Amino acid sequence: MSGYARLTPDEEALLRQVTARPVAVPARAELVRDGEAAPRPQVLVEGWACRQRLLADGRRQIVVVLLPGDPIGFDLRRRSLSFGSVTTLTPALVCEAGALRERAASRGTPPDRETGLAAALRQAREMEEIWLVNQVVRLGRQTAYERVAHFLLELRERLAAVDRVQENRFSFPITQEVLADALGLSVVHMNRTMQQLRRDGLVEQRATAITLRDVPALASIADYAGAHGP
Amino acid sequence: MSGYARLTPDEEALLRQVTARPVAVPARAELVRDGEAAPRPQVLVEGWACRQRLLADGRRQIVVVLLPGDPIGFDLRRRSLSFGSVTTLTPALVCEAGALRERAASRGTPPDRETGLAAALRQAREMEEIWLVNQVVRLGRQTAYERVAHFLLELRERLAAVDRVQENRFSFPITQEVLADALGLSVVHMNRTMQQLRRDGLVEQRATAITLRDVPALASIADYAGAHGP
DNA sequence: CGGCGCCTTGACTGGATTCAACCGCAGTGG
DNA sequence: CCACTGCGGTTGAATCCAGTCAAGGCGCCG
Repeated sequence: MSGYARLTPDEEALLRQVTARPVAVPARAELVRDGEAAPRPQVLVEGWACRQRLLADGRRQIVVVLLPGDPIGFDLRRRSLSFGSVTTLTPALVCEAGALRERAASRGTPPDRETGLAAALRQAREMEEIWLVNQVVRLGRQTAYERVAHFLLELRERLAAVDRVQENRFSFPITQEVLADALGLSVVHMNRTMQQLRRDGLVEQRATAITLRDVPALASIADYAGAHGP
Repeated sequence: MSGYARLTPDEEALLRQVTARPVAVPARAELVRDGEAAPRPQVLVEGWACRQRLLADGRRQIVVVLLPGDPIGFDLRRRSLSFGSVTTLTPALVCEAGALRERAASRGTPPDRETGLAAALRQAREMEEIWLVNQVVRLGRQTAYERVAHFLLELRERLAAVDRVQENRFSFPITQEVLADALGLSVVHMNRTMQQLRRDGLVEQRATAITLRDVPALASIADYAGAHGP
């Protein structure tokens, strides 16, 4: 799951053990309350979730989408700051993972040589920061069409990293309403934008799966430079 | 500067020593190149800077604004990911701060008891993440008017933390073009929105300083809940 | 004076939201 | 069995917030 760093055999064993007995959680379940100072560390094993924030009048903004393999709530927060609540978008499988954090923190002689788990968690944080930056650029400076293209490419790359993409086709279990809340659009405009992408032959959607039919074209539209630099 | 955690006397001495001889840097200077894996750790002592990303066609999005006291480039990145480049927005004073990072990393017995400096840097990262989340919500779900109000309140709070606000008045040395690139607006619309805020008696601008004349009203417009929770 | 950076203004355009309605489908219960 | 309901997707029309284009003003400085 957290394939971000080389783990020692016993770290891998611990990871396997921790994720062996996942708990089923329905859609729209809150995994971390907003502002919680000491959330329970968890790993999302199956299903999609998100970090989101609500405005007083009901508007919702999804800050990042969380996919299978992503760690949740590993950072202890000093004060109770509003990082947004973590909520499932689909039915999901989740694991309690306090043991991972403890193991990551122990073992270190001085921190100059950190454990594999600590490195993996650090890397996971880094990736989440990248997704946040991507999100800011999408929302701030891209059109609806570009935003969707960019977001789909990011999803493809992240899902490919956990081996859930086959020939640019992957499961896509969220409604257009959720997509709209992620990309800062209205549902209606989200719908029209998806239709445009389909009409242009760039994506194909069937049931709960999506296929990116022309990744280079999408990348050019979205000005997308994958995670591996320029 | 990094008043985020209690420092030991010698940590404070080191901090003072490191920030004693700042280097002057002109506006529009690049402090960290985009994608740089091992940036030089620095502290912004005076002036404003930002993390930004450019699109291929020249559009610019400012991801976060950096203010006096903020650390820059302290995180070692594994791969060369695009976090955006760090660039000064005004003439600035900057300090090389590698010594701080080394000191923060050493000294730890096991990491269960981290140094004051390490705690401060961790806290600084947390705050930056909050600002990112705020930015996403502003760009995704708020109108121009709300965005500006929200952003000004965030600036006030951050500047107050480093004692640069007097009676809701603080230095505001950036152009409307920069503001526009931060808030995802065009310069023209930025201008009109500022005018509206002035006409409504919410802010007052003279030269390079700004006064928030009605913080509660601004907070209500922007749905702003300061850093200290609800 | 002339040029430049920044702010300002007006007119026009357009991307996106809103409101409202309709459709197809799956689940559900009388 | 089938009306009823709810959800998600789809459409059209009207509206509006924000972008674009273009021009002018003002202060500063060489």
